[in-house]
Amino acid sequence: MKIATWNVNGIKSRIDNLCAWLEDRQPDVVCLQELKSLDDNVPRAPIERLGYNVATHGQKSFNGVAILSKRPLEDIATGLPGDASDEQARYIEATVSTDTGAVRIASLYLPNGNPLGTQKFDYKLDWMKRLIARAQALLEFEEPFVLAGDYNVIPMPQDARFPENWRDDALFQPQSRALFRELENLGLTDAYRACDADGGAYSFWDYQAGAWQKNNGIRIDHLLLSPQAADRLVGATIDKDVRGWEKPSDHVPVIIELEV
DNA sequence: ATGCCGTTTCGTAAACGA
Repeated sequence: MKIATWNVNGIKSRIDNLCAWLEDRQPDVVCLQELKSLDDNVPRAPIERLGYNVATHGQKSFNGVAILSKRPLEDIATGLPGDASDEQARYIEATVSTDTGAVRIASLYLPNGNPLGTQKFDYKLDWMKRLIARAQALLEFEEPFVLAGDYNVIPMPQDARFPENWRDDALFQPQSRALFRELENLGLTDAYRACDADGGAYSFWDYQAGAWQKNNGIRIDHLLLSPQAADRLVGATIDKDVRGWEKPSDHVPVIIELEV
C-alpha cells in the first residue's frame, strides 16, 4: 500500500496538479493539508473520477485537511482531541482495510508557531502535546497506524540546507524538536529517515528568494509509524520533481510503501 | 529586511504561511 502526504497549499489552486499527480503515481492513500477551503468548496468530482474516496475537514481560507483513498474510508473522525475550544481544522483520521488487515491513518497539519514569544508558539506546543496524547491512545490498540502530515518541525540540522537560518524560527526551536522526539520516543518511526538516514533530503522550498533553485529546503513533512506499521515498511521517497512543475505547491509529496 | 512569493477573502490591501 502506497501512502502519501502532501501539503497542497490550496486545493482549488492545486486541483489540476493534484489530479495529474494521482493519475501518474497511483497512490492508495493520500493525506492532504492546507486545503484552504470549506468542505463544500473542495473540488471532489475530479478526484472521485480517478477512483478515490474523499474525506475532508475543511475551513475557510486557512488550514483544512483531507484523506483520499482508493479503498473505503471507515470510522472517519475529525479534530484532534484534547481541546474542545480549538476550532482550527488540522486533523482527520480514518481506517483503511485491506485483505490482510487494517491501517488507521491520520492527516495532520501541525501549527507553524511563528513568531516566537506569541500565543501562536504556545498553540503549537500545546497542539504537539495533544498529538502525543492521541498517539499514546492509538498505541494501546497495538495495531498499524500512520500519522502523516505537515509537522512544521525540522527534526535535525541535516533536515535543513542552511540550519543556521532557522535558529530563531518556530520550526527549529529546541522545544519543537524535543516534542517531536518525545513522539518518536513513544515508539514511533520517522518512515523517511528510516529509509534514508543521510540527511539532505527536503520536502519544502519557500516560494521566495529562489529557494528551490538554490535547493534551500527543509524536511518538515513526515509519516510517523506505529511499531506494527514500521514492521511493514518497505520504502520511502520524496517526490521532489513535483516542486519543479508549473504552479507548484511549496511542499512536495512524501510517499511510503507498506506491505499491507 | 516591514523585503522577496503565493493563496485566500463579503477583496482590490491584508492576513497568513515557513
